[in-house]
Amino acid sequence: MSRQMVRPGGRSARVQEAVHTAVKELAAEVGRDALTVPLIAQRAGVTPSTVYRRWGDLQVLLSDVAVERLRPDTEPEDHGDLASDMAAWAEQFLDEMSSPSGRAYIRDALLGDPDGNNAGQCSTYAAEQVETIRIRAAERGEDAPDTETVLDHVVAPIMYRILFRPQGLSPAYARRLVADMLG
Amino acid sequence: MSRQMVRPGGRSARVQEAVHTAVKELAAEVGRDALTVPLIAQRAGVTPSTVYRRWGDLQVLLSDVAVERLRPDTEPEDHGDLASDMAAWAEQFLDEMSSPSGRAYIRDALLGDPDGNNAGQCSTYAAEQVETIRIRAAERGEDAPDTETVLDHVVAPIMYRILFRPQGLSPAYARRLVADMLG
DNA sequence: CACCTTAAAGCGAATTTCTTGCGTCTGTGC
DNA sequence: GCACAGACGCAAGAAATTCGCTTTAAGGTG
Repeated sequence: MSRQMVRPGGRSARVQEAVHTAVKELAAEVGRDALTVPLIAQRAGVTPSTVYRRWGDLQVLLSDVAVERLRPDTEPEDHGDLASDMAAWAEQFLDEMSSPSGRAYIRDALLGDPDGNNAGQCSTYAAEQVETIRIRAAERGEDAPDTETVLDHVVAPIMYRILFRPQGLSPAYARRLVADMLG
Repeated sequence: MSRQMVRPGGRSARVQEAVHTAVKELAAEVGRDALTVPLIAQRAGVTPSTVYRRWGDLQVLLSDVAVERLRPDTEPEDHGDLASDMAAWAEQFLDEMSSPSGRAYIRDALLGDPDGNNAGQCSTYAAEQVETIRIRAAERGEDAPDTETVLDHVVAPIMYRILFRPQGLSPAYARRLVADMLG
């Protein structure tokens, strides 16, 4: 997603699609750690050298796929007021991100990402979700903190703890962060 | 550092030392991306299989070395009051961590770290620095926030932005985080 | 619509890296 | 000292990555 915006409708696109699909299927079948470039290439019906040329190495490829998977698939739920929306969203965010698979995707996304584009995309996803909640709050006439403030006070602590202090994360922590920010 | 506390004075220790040194030297000479296990092993005067057996793969080894390098080498400076101490430390922390090499070390530390011990060690380093500042404040009779609070409000946002939003980090940002927390 | 240009994929050989089994050596504890 | 256990060296085999060259297909042009 981050580095091959070329010839959108052509063969390149089909190859990328096939390779990404192969990664997801094989990850489910044989496990994330058993993935290799030749294995993926075979499943995708492509030669290994194609993968090496396009992505450079396995980590970059996994990073691209991980970002796809970290894209939120639903809008934040509407609970009627800003505090509830934010608390519920933070709780769900923490829950998804701190799951074993979530943590693996985050690490993969960071891993093969020389210029930080993929990681940046993850942050953008979170910012978009927050924006949705803010707009909803504004329509109700509520006063909401900046998106940047939410990133600093809620998203950043959650991600920091997931990455650096895997112990002792609970839904209550997410709610407390939100409450502290809004209070 | 995280997985071989074996036979401290013996051959194991010498091998570990030699390999770590080789990694640092070669990283400086040929660049982080050109490192390979055989290359490192040769420089360290050991066989590649030794490295593979001890560390598993290159990423785990680089993770160990990165954690060593992320250990703070000095105590936080004393500026006479909590706010100044904290602001100066945060500024230096951001400066060191957001440099190209700092970011590379952080990523390496996270990378080859199956059980999260190395990443946890990074967090512990930061916590220790914060503790030093808090104790100093307490001796002056100042009221200081919890270490956990500092991690959430200062360290986490800085690390989040370094990892996920490499753009637009400035010393002022670190100072603002501290001011917001203490205010 | 046929032709040209060019980026990307295929292919296979050469190179490099990784894995593994087995024998040897070196600390450690008795 | 002496025996045990853990770690290393060595070497062979398997797997991966890289590289030069050829072929294919998309997109543009007359």
